[in-house]
Amino acid sequence: MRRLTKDFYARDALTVARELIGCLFVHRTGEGISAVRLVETEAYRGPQDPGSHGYRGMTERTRVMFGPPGRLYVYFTYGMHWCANIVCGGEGVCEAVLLRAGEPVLGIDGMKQRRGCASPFLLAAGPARLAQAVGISREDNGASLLRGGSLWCAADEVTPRYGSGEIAETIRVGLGAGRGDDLPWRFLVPNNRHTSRRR
DNA sequence: CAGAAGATCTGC
DNA sequence: CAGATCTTCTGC
Repeated sequence: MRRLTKDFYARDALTVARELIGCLFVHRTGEGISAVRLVETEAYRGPQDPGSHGYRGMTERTRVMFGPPGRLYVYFTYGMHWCANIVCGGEGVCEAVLLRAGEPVLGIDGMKQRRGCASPFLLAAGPARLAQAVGISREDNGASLLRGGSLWCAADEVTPRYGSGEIAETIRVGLGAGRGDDLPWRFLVPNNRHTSRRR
């Protein structure tokens, strides 16, 4: 298992979002290690993206997204949910990848506990579910995914099986009209049961 | 300073 | 399908 480095994240969010599919997202806490295999991501691209929180420039909330790549941008929404993004691009560039869904791999008992839910297909199928499953919230905003931290992404021998030209690209979820809702910046593993918005 | 919308999820 | 629930931003 190979921890992804700063060079990986220091590219545009579209590339990173695509290449994160099949990678592991890992969080080590006092309770143990939790990990999901990412099966769905979305790219958000700052000033060129009306759907991005950073579209109108830096604010207190979006400060982390304008900083160096390889950090976590965590935001709160709908009065009760936390969602996790990975900051991409160069320093000063507002780009990020929203972690939308994953397949539980490690620490599944802890995920069930945190989520208050038993079905493996509802543990991390959605950005707020994923964040809750791996124990991400306010205090993780700005945390580094780079060497030494307790939070990271990794590639392993299984990762390539999720990519290799079979990744689907669709429009993003949950954006209002005119807010970049027509851009194909969502990446997912087709027919994977752990993605969000299945039907 | 007030109002509205929000990168969502759950239960009815 | 509507309610939960509160932060952030915008406009007045």
